[in-house]
Amino acid sequence: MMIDKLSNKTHLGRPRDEAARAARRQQILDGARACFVQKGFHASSIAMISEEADVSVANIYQYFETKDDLIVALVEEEAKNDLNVIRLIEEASNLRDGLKAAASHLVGADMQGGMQLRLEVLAESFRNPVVADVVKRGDKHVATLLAKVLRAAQARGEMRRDLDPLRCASFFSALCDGILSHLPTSTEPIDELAAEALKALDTYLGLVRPTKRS
Amino acid sequence: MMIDKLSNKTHLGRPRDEAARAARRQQILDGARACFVQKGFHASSIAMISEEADVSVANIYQYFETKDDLIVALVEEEAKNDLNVIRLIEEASNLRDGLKAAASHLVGADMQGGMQLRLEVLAESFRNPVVADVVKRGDKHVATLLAKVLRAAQARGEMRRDLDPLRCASFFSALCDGILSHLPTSTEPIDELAAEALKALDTYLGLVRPTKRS
Amino acid sequence: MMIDKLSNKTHLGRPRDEAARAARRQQILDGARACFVQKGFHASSIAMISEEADVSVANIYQYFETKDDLIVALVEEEAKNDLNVIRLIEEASNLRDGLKAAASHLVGADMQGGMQLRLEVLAESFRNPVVADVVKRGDKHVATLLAKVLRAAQARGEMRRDLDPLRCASFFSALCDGILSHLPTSTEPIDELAAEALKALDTYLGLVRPTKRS
Amino acid sequence: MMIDKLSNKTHLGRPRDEAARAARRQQILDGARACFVQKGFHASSIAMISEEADVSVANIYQYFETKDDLIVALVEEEAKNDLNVIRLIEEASNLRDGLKAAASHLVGADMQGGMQLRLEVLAESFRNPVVADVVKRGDKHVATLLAKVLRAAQARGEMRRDLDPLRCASFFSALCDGILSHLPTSTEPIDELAAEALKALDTYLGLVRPTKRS
DNA sequence: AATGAATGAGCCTTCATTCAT
DNA sequence: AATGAATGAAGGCTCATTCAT
Repeated sequence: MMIDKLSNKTHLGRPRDEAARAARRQQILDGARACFVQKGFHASSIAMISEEADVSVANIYQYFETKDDLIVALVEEEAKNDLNVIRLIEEASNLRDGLKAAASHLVGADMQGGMQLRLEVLAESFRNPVVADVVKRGDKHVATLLAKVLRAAQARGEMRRDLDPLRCASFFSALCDGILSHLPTSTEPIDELAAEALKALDTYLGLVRPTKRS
Repeated sequence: MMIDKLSNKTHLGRPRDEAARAARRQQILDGARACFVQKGFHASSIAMISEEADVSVANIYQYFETKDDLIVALVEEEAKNDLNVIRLIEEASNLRDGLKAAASHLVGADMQGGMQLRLEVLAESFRNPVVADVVKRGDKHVATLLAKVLRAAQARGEMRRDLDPLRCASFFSALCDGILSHLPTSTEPIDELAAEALKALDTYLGLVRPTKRS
Repeated sequence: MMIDKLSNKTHLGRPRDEAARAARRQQILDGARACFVQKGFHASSIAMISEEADVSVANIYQYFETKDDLIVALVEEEAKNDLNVIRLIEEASNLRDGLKAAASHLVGADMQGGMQLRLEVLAESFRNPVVADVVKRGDKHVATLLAKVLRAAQARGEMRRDLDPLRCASFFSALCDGILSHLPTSTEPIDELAAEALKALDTYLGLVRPTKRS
Repeated sequence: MMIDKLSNKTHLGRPRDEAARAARRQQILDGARACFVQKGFHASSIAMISEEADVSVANIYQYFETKDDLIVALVEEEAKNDLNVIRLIEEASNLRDGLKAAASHLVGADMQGGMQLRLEVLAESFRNPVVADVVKRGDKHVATLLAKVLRAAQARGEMRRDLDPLRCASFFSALCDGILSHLPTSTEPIDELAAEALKALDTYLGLVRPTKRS
């Protein structure tokens, strides 16, 4: 539709600078994220976002039709971030080290904002079906990728073969969210909680200790 | 502080009808919960709550000084609900069955609202330190109780002895929140996710199958 | 519904002062009229009205749910004003003098605002069916009353008997609106236009000159 | 002034493509009319007009300095449309048939939009003196033309000679506006109202039935 | 000449809260 | 204790308009 519009009008007038547009869009999204992390979706006003993003209020509405659209766009973007964790696991020499690396990455201090936002998103998916859908799609993608890694580990004999990789992946994702969601309230230090989770995964997945040879 | 206020305005020391007051308070809290479950904290207005609770707006302010106070009060109340789950585990004949019962209770359809609210609370605790504190205290209480149950299971030889019960309890709580938080977005059916979690706990806790003999 | 609400709650708390409410409502309507006369419906903002009525913006919304409701309420009120003209005709000793009196009343300087508003209302009825309905009802009422007067005049032999009184009444109403709508643009002085209209009505209705005897 | 502006920015004296400019201007005016008919002047936004006219918002401002100017321009254009009615009267074989033809033309279904706009214009002329002036001029022109026709009718003996043609013309115009303004609210069918008006004009103007002989 | 991009001011409405009864 | 009445501030969004291209 957007392309049609361009090709229709035989291109009179000022041409659209798509790069600049994308940059602006990102600028707004970044401001929005900053606000949403601090205050959540519904306590962040468009005015606040406009200030944080250093953009006029009206300008935001040239990039996002409504505040809800802005939220959805951010949720969509957020989904992509999760892929990094998968890569960490993937790139490790074995599954066990991969999970360990993932754990310490997720627990890293800079993740606090990320998790704050993630929680906001999960809470929102309980009421906003559009958001739920986006999250669903994103999570499915992540789970699929992780499942592939798990399957490989199974093939290499690093992991029990009687477990369904996709289901394990989903479980892993839930486990991460669960632990991180307790960040500000847990009495146990969060990294020890993560360690405990790793222990559980060890036995659950039947992970083998990487021997000297491998 | 609240007592001071009362004694200022009334005959000093005169006992108010505390029962009626408590009932009203509860009525308001119930209305608030209904709203918060549907819309979250910040998208629920006092007017909406007053309607849901069938109480005038102004009346709410005679029981809660600000909206934030109302939120905190609700969070406090919510903490107590979690104790039911512990009781389920406690009352089972063995830990394994207890966990199973807890799982199927948490996954029960009527829990959806509860989890919606729980997520809202967790998200809020990222920003509101007062809320965080209340949750912390509540979770600690729950964890302590669960730890006691676990310790008993250890004593009965149903569970590995080299695990720290309190840490296990915290981990269990996080695990529950993690799985339930995926309720509206999980591609895997939530009960299968729970089943997977039980499997993990089985191996992790070293739970023994309750044979006829043992 | 409003009555139900009152009778339901066994009247706790502050009782509703209906008189004060009606006064406030009128105060708002008066402010609204002043604005609408000056700027029309859609160029008058609620803020302007609140200022003109010396009332806070939010307070207006305790008396009218939306701006459109306020408009409709004003249109409804306006319908009642037209009845005065009918009374003038009715109270005259004969139809001819009555019409003359009506004409000079309508042309009176203080009518300018009234007609300005009337035009706004007519314009609005082209788009807003609710407004159209209210106007229809109001105009019908006026026409019915005027028709009765005309019928009496027919009975007294002051007016042609072969004319349908109701249709004449509607025609008269249209005629008035037509002439008054030209108030700010007519090159002919408005009272001479009115005189011309009276002449036309004279011949059309077959009005008899009031003889010395009657 | 407009010419000055052009000559500033372009080669002095260079003739712009006036035809194209006029076409664009008309395109905008047509879009504006469509909007104004639907929503009125003040509820129609430049954005809406630009969409309706299939023109960019900014482009509108190269043809009309402000929205008010656009309104005035449209009012000016609208004045010309009324001339068609005069022609109908003029071209009829006698005044009576001419008026009948005019009536049925005005009542025609496609006139609804026209009257909607006319009302908007009349309402606006109560507040905007510039608009009032334009309407005045336009109406005067129409009245003058109609007066000429009436004078001819008087000369032909079809109409009373003691009536001032110009005043009759103004009266006729008001009558038309009055009846049409009741289009959406009249309980009487509008064509019967028009018939009644014709009857009145018959007696008022002393129109003779066109017999075979005369 | 025409379009894209941008904005301050303003729109209607609702907010959390207070005061009077 | 409980309700009705009131309000300043803020909410999301759109406005008419300007500037850059």
